[in-house]
Amino acid sequence: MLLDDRKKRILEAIIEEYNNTAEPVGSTKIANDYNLGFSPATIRNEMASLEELGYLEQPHTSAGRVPSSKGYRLYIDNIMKEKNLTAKEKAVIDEILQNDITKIENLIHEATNILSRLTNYASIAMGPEIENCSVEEIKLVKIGNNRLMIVILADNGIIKESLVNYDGVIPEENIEIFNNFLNYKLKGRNFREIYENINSYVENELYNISNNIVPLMVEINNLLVDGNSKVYMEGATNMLALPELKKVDTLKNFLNIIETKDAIKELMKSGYDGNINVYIGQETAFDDLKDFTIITYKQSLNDKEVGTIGIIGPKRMDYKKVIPTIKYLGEAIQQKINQGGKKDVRDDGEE
Amino acid sequence: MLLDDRKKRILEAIIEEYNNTAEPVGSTKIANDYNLGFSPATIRNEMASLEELGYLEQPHTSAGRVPSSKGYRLYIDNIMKEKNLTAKEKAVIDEILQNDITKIENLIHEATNILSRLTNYASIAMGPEIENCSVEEIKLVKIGNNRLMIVILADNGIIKESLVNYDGVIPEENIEIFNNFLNYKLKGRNFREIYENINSYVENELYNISNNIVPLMVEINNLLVDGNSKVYMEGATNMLALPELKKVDTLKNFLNIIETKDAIKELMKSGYDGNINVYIGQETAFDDLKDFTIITYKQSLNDKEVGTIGIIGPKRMDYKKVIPTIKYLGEAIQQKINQGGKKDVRDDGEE
DNA sequence: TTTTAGCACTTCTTTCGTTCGAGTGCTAAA
DNA sequence: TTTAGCACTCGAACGAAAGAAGTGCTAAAA
Repeated sequence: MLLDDRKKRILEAIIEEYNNTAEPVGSTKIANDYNLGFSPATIRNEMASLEELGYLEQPHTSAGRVPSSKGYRLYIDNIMKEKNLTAKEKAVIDEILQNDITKIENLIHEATNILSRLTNYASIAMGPEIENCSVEEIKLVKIGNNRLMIVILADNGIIKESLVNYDGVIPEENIEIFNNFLNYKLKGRNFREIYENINSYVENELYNISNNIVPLMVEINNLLVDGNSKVYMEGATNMLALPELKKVDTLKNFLNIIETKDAIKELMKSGYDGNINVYIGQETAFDDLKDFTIITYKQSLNDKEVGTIGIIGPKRMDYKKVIPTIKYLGEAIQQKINQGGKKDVRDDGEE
Repeated sequence: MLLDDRKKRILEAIIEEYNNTAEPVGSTKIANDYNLGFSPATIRNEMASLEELGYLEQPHTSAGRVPSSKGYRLYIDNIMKEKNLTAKEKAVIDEILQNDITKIENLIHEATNILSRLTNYASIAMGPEIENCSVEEIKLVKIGNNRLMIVILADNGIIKESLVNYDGVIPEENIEIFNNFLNYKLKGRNFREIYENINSYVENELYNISNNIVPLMVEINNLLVDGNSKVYMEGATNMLALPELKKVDTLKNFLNIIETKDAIKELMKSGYDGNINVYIGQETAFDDLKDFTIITYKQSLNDKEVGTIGIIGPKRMDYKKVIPTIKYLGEAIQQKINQGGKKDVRDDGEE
């Protein structure tokens, strides 16, 4: 259903006014400050009509109007003009990403940091689901005399590493044997597949060399599922300053959201790669989220998901600024991921 | 200045009552519920006296009394009996720590997780200051075809690792040369010393082999200071439910504390190793902390600090439970650290 | 001498009615 | 079709009054 131009302009004015004040917006305010060329009475009529259509809401009879989720949706899709970042803002982001961050997880973690500072909302990030990871290479490295570092490189560029302690000194030959064995057994396999069949991979063959293989395999298994689609959040306390959280109910909802993170996880899993996904209030099925908006950006490498970044903020958000910000950051990070993950010509068959 | 027994018992009762209710405590309540064998009038006299001595405070004339920082201090040092953890509670902690966590940082990070869940306050942790780390071993590992992982093992057991991307394929010989060179130059040196003199370590000699050594050294330098005495915090939102944070001022102070973390950092640096350190409200010079208590436990390995764990909560805290909890966890973690730092005796896996 | 009952006093909290202001919807005129 | 005018609604702000909690002091009891 399309709105005529006048209604759109009024809706836009209301949303912008509401963004600034967080108070219900009255007809006179719009008539005076947004010179649309109509009297308060006319605007009043239009507002009544916009409410009828579901784009506005009224807290009580004698109050002004507040944009509904549907109103914001229309605003985002049809009305607002995105405000590109200034050269300066871009420079800030670029500068931060300049520090050679090569591990995808660190990159994504850094993103939450940037996002919460840039938007002043809570930023969220999620690592890849293990279904999306397969072993590309596994490496054992002797650290000191009695520790082994396990490094697993996944085909989507994710790197996981961990340590195991050993009893006594580890003979170099054993490391190489283990190394070869592990690569032979695990290379190319999906993380989840390995996790579920770990026992079948270690058979008698290896026990003979050393039963130290057991704690090693246990740790590898931990490593595979470690942080599986775990949600990180930063800057949640930014949110506390928001007027919307003055209402006890809304605050409780928010605390609920960040405590369980289920809703966030689910939304982050859905959505399209390499694109902004915006979920406004009741657009999701989660009741706790009814006063909040979640915006996400999925990162991938060679068509494999590696993680998702985003923010959670109040529905009342400066979308025309926030969306381009996340877009820019998402793309910048995507570029860094691609850079680090570029597979160029393999030279020798080392392994 | 010692208090007579009756005053102590009254102070104890007041503190315990206040812990439960978060409301100023009146004489009648104490007389009725804590059968000390005195009438409200007598208790009233004693309360006036305890206030005179600085152990209690009165919000206003017609209100009950509230324990002061000095009151809590006396309570902790002289009055309360620590309540040991139940076997069950210990089992929970042991169980969580059972998962072979070998990296000290992960261990400390895991501790914050446990602490915030166990205490329902905000838990804090700080990594080691780089002054306390010296290079024990440095290792370069080729990952895939064009990435190098740098692993640095410090003498206090801290392990840091990072990745650098390379243009083109890295010849194996170069890695070995770099490796030897780095160990030769850096082994035994203090992190800070290296950080400040990095340029003098890389001279012409290495450029000739490959100028790829430059990004490598840059990354090593980043790695050395990465997370230097950085404060981690978890469960800050637990605190929001507290009645003390209903007061806007107190909330602001708290937000200030977690935003800057300066006060926390300073307190965590002071204090004794392997021991509980308790800082109650005005006992610190930080005005923002006047309504909060910070409890810390410093971890070390071979007399070298490796980090500090702790909590921040309201002054009104169930000290006789919280203190043993942190103590137990601190000691458990210390044990794991010592274990990892020496040799882990482990015969074989169970599964 | 110590303890306690009794009571006047202080201060905060709650409640309730009133006023005030913001903003609406409707009607009738422009 | 737009707008001025106006009665109406409802929450917010204010202030007075009542009520609750708890004190400190005095004088009697133990």
